[in-house]
Amino acid sequence: MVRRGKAPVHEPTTARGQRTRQKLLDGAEEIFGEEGFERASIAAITGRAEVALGTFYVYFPNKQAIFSELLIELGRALRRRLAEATRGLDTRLAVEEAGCLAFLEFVQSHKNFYRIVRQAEFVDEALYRSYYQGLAKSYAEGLAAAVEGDEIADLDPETVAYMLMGIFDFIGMRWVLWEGQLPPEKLLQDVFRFIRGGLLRAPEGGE
Amino acid sequence: MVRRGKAPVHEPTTARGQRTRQKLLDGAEEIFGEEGFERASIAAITGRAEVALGTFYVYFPNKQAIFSELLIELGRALRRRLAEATRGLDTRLAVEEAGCLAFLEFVQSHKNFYRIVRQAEFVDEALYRSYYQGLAKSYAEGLAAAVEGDEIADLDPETVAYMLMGIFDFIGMRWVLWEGQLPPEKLLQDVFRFIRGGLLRAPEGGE
DNA sequence: ATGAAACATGAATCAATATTCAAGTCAACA
DNA sequence: TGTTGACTTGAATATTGATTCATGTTTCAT
Repeated sequence: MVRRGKAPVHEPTTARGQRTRQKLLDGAEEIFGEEGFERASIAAITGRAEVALGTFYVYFPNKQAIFSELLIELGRALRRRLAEATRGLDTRLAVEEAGCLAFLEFVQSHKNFYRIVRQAEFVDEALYRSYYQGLAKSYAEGLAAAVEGDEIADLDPETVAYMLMGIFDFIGMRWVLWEGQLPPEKLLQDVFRFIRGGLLRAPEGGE
Repeated sequence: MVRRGKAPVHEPTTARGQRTRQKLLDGAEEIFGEEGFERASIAAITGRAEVALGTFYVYFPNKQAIFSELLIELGRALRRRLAEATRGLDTRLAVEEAGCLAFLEFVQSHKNFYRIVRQAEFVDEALYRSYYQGLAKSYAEGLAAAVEGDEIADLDPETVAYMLMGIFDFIGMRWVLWEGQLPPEKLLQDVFRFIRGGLLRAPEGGE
């Protein structure tokens, strides 16, 4: 059987290859963050990674592939960080507060995070959704347990998960992304107070 | 003085021109929503608008200009709708609930709304920020008045504004954008309960 | 009715860049 | 040390699409 052009490798086997691949991922994170997916050129990515243009296609079949991998990795890293930051805490409110702070700090150390996640809506919509759905799912599980234990009000856990993600997302945008810093302590306390009020048994009637 | 090429018009003076320009804006809203800014071609926009390619440049100097104008118009339309939906309501919580619903309905009738706003971060960052800053400002004014009147808890109004925008944004994404429908009544009530709890005087201490 | 201004047209220009590929270089092991 | 597979290189290809422009067509004030 005639082999028309060797199948591209895409997975490095040697340490050198590993290193090069990682340099490409790092470069891509920066360039995608700075320019956005469409305006980021492969040449810019390989330039940042200090490898030749053609090297890119040794490790990734195309531009979208490296983007998707980046999103998956960032999602994994975020979840790992959140799990770590909330492990062992015994009240749900403590989990929320630690999680919020960990999220904001994570964003601060991955400045390109927001921009990559948001670009994802246009680059790989399915992956974009599963990024949020995955976060929401594990989030909702924790909340459901807290509802079960009567620790917080009996609200739909998935809905609460999306509301909390929305809050964190926007607070992160306002402060970390726009100001380059965490929100001042005073405001962070206001965020916690708001969330506390929302999660605890809420008043039933109108105002 | 030699005039090298007439200055492009960009503002129609006749009714025909008005119509054509509007067709371009409508087509652009659809195409930008479907494809995203970068992948949206001028040819696709003029195709959707049923005018010739060159006509585009009679009314807009370039691709970014029509995008920016679209964002400004959508922002205006949203604010108008929100003002209308909340006019005359006398409690802040009633305003929040009516506003939330109006927002979700607005998004539903402008399916491309989210995608255009989010693209904006990459297309025209300054405008993107001022879109949210403008919304947050008028939002915060209303909240500040409610704090003043002791109607809601004494939280930083701007922070609350961003939190509420975040909630609405994510609930809108989850339901209107992903499911194509408003959230079921039950969940909407949970959203309102959460917000009510957050806005009313919140407990001070830990859990 | 008529000429100028406004508007409409779409082929041609021109730059950008994703992807391919043929020709090397490197590292390790036989 | 020679061979091999893994890795690297960057010029060449091929497509896409924004923008221009020279040429029509329509509108409307006179």
